[in-house]
Amino acid sequence: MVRSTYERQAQFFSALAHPVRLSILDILAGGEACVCHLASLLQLRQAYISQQLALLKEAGLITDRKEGLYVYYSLANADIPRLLQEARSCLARISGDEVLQNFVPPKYDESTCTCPACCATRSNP
Amino acid sequence: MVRSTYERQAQFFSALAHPVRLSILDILAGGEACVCHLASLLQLRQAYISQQLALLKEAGLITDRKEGLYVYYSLANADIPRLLQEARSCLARISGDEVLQNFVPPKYDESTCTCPACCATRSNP
DNA sequence: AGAATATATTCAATTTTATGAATATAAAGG
DNA sequence: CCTTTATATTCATAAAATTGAATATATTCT
Repeated sequence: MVRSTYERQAQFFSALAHPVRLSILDILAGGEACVCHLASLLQLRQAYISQQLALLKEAGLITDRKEGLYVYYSLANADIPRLLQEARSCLARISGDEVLQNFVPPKYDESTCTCPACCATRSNP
Repeated sequence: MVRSTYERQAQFFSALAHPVRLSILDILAGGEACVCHLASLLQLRQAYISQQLALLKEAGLITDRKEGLYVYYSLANADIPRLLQEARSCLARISGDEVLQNFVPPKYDESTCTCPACCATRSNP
C-alpha cells in the first residue's frame, strides 16, 4: 500500500519529466490556451501537442473545455506553477546554477501568434 | 537555451520518477544511510540499490561518504524533503486523494535491520 | 599476500517512452 | 450534404529506462 503510493508519486513525476510538457504547463500558468495556440508558440506540430496534452490530462495535471472547433486547456490546479518553481529552485541549489535560480518561464509574443484562434480574436477585438 | 533549461528540469523530474528512488530519498531524509542499510529496509538486492544510488548521485540529489567498507549516502540538499512533500500535496489535491494528502514516509523499524553496519553498531553501543 | 565482505559496474533482455506520419473525428459554415 | 478546419488517435519505429544476473573493485582483517 505504501508501495503503490510511491508508484503514484513516480507516475506524477513522470508526467513532469518532459521538456515539452513542462513548457506547456508554463504557458498554461498564464491562462487557458487552445491546441493551435500552444502549437504556434512552441513551434511544434499540432498532433504532437495533442499527444502531450492527452498525457498531461491523463495525469490529471490539466483539464479541457470545448468551444466550437477549439479546445481550451488549463491547469487542473493553481498550485502547479508553484510546485514547478519550487522544483526549479531546488535543482538550482543542487547544481549551483544561477541561470536556473533566476529562471522565469519565457514570455512568448502572443501578438505574433499565427494560430487561428488568436488571428480571429485580433480581427474581432 | 530556454530549451536546454527545460531539458535539465525534465531530467531532474526523471530522477524522481521512480518508486524505489523516492523511497530511498525519504529514508535519507531521516539521515545518512549505507547501501546495506537501504537494501535491508527496502528488501531489495544490494546491486539494485547501488544502481539506483548511482542514478540519484548522477542527478545531484545525493552525495556519498566512504568509511571503511561502508559507503554512507545522504541528501545533497536539505530542501529535497520539502519538495517531495509539496509534490505529494499537489498530487493529492489534483487527485482528491486523502490518503496521499496525509502521507508520511513510512517509519522503518531500524532495530530489526539486518544490515552489517547496524548489527555492528548494536553490538558496540 | 590472501580471504572475506560491502559496494560498484557491466551486460543483456525486456519493457516503456518518444516521436513522426498518416489518418480519423467532430464541429461550423456554405 | 459537403467542405473546411481544429483536434484526436492510431500505428510503426527508434530511443531510453528497467531490472536481473554475473562479475569487478576496494577495503579490512588475519
